[in-house]
Amino acid sequence: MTAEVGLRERKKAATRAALAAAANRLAVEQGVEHVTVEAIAAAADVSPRTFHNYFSSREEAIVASIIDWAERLTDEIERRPADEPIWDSLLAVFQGSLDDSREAHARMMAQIEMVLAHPTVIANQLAALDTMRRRFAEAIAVRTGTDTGRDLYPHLIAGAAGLAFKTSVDLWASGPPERSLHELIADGFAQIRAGLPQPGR
Amino acid sequence: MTAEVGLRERKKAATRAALAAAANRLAVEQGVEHVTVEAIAAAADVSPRTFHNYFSSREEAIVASIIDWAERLTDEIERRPADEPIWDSLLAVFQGSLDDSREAHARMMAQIEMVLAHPTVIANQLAALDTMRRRFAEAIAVRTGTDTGRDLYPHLIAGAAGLAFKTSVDLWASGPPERSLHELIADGFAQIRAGLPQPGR
DNA sequence: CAGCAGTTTTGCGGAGTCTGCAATTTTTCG
DNA sequence: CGAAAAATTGCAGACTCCGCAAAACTGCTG
Repeated sequence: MTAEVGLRERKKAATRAALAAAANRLAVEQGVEHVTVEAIAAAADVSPRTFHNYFSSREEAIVASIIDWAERLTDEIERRPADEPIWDSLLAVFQGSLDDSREAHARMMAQIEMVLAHPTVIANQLAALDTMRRRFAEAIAVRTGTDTGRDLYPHLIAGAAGLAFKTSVDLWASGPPERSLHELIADGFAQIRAGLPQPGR
Repeated sequence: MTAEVGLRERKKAATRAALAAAANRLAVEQGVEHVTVEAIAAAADVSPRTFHNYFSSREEAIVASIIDWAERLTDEIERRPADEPIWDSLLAVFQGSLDDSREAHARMMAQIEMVLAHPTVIANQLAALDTMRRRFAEAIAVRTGTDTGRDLYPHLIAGAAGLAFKTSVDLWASGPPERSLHELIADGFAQIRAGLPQPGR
């Protein structure tokens, strides 16, 4: 699959990646309001007009890397042993996507702050996460023999996993982290698997 | 609570509501691309500049009614008996918000089609649903004695309920409805309460 | 390797969004 | 009423986004 990537395709992908990377980097480093299409295009060495051939808005470019991330994670889900419970696969893949190094954390925090400070970016991030969720649902449907056009199940699983992940990240980033992100995610997954019982005590 | 609504406040609210209603109506009736700020402002009898005192984008106005809906549902949750299990409260409130009449269904479908056809509107709808989720989490935290700044629980409950709801609506709207929306939502809630077990078909 | 067909890049023009600012009008309240 | 506070409006300006058509580039074929 994804065979036959000619030079042409590769160049297009490279241009797109360069634009996305430039947009994201500029947004984090200089603040979203200072990121004009002109600046992004200049950083990626193309004309402003070309930018709009790849992305339909500044915000879309800023959050585009989320889609790549979704792609990678979906691939990983598909590569998990077929007899592994889907829930275990998801937890493993999500946790595996986290980098515990200090710099990774710093980068993550900067990223989150940048997004949270700008409603238009939040909206686009949610949209990107939503297409990610849809891909997940497809992969899960294949794995569990369900049908995304008929069953709630694959959508609920994908959504619940995404919910546990996003909720954990948000809580983790919102204050002095009392617990590690790994712990929070495991906890979130556990609560959902238990049917979200009324909290003891 | 929400006491002391002077004339001023009421007029502001009315203007906002008029703008939101006009934006949404025009979007559904004439297609999003034909809805200019000028047209919305004209329909609400204010100047285009005033529109931007209330909403920071066209899309925000189009989906603004979701926020009102969130407000109403949150109030209803708070009014449920304090000893009712939170999950029962949520199911009751969500199902109670549905209108089963034929016209309501038609309106809902038109609305959904309008949104799905326009990525920028999708993004803003998701953002609106996200602020709705946050309000829910607050109300749930109060009801269950948890802390939104410390516990995953209220966020997970609010998110899971929203997920069951949105997933049901999306599935219901995506094809010939084999099951009623009420049924789908009840099913979604039940699956989540059961911890989303692998489907034994 | 010349040439061609398909694709991508680019510039330009134009409609529209969105914001800051300052003037004007409206509302509230003593 | 008369001042203070708040909301509306017009205007100017920067920027976004898209359609269109010309120019540049790529991969292939004879």
